[in-house]
Amino acid sequence: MGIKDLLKFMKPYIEPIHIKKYAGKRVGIDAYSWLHKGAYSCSMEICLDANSEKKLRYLDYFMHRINLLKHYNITPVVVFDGGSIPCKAATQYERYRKRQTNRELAMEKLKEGDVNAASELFQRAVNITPFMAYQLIQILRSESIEFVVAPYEADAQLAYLSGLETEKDGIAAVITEDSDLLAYGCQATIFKMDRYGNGEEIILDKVFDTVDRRPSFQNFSKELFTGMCVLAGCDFLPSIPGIGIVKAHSFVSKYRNNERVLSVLKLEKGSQMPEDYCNSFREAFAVFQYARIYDTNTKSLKHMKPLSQTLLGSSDKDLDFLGPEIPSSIASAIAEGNLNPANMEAFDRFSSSGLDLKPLIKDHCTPKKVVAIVQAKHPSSCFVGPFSNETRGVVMKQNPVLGESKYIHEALALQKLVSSPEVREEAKEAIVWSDIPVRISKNPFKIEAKGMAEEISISVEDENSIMSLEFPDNGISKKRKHQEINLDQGVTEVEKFQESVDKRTSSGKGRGKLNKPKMSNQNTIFKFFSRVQV
DNA sequence: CGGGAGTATAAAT
DNA sequence: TATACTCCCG
Repeated sequence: MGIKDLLKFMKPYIEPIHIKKYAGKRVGIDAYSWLHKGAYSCSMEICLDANSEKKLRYLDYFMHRINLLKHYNITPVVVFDGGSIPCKAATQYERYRKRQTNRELAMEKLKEGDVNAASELFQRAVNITPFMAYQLIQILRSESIEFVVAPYEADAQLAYLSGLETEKDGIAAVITEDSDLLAYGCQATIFKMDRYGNGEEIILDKVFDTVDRRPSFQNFSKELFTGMCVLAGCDFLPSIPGIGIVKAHSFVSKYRNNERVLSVLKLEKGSQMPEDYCNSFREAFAVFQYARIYDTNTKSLKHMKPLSQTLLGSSDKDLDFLGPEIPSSIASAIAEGNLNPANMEAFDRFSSSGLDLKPLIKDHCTPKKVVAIVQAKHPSSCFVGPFSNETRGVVMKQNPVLGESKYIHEALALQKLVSSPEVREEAKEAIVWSDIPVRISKNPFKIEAKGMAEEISISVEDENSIMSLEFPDNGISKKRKHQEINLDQGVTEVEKFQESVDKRTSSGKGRGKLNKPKMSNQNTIFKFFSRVQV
């Protein structure tokens, strides 16, 4: 993930820090890295889509860390990934494939009865779905934690925020596991933060200013550093065979200009160098500098930094590799967590949520859950329409089940946890909540228009149709989209945009039945990947 | 010999 | 998933 071997290479510049260093500051969080770590503890439940509540433990994990930051008077700003950009498709497909094979292996072990081996494999098969992110978003809203869904890469959004003044929505540091942030030029990045707040930090300016240290980055600019990262191999472009981080660094140090490095490389590696490497390099390099991000102030998309003169001359279409332009109303619906960036559907409509909750409710009906169900059946009290700012954040508070935030209790327990080592063991116990409230995401029943339920169950029963489950295609989703979305005004733009998305992605194919994605068609398959990572 | 690429194994939860 | 170890190439 990220830049190959970069963290290892940067070891001499890594400083152990404690998060309290950022007391009183705003700190950005790459939501994906915590979601993924949190999913570790319940990967089997997630993969099997079990009805157990253990499945939701990743949310506890996440909020535990949020509370850790709050405990140290840090303002967390959670950033989610949005859609994927074209040049990452190869990497994403690779990861998707690995997950699938691991999942298959896991199922085998499970049949053999080897649960341990199975769960180990399931850990490598977990995928963080937009719906899982959405569940977290609902909690963040109810806890008034700031968050934003990036239009494309969260890393780009985070790096952008780290470049803003602190008073102007900026963040002082970023917590992540992804070395890409360095390539994006993020000033302060914290890796490997543990549950006590200890982590490893890299300050980019220090890297450039330090003398007498190997590897040396003296007089490196951000651009040279990014160039080195791309050469070493990143998610957007694999490296030339025989080139790794060490050689990338030595080339960039020697020639001090990315274009010059490219020419030298062409001479030296001529045969092994892919035909289009230079152009691919320039694209990847440009993404790290000019990627499209969401600007909270103008509530629209913009580039990380103003386009260079050469790029300004390009047509809109030619700039699509930075992440295609999105109309502002859509961009803000995505950013605010109301629209699933993977399929452009309203989050609280279909998604897999209905599928998750229905069996859960049927199978275990505790009194508290019944209350939740009743709530769910009365949309007026827990309904969040797409694009409706007024109702945002109110949902959970109105819900008697969710009303008293368990995360407040958690915060108290945490206070104990971090205060003195002696009470840690004791506090750890307190932190395991005995009663996990049901998290109802709006009304799972509401969407059950006639005919849909059976179509849905078809996709559930088919073991191999994971993709159609997570990324419902055409037919059903569109039907609903029209029926629901018309309730709202400002919808025309949504529909228009959706239509253009449809055209682009499904090449205007029929919209009648639930189509199975075709593995042979690359364009078709890639659009099914929402956000992927191993 | 250095570095890259591939493989093993442990860690985290 | 990340780090360590090993092999092979220039």
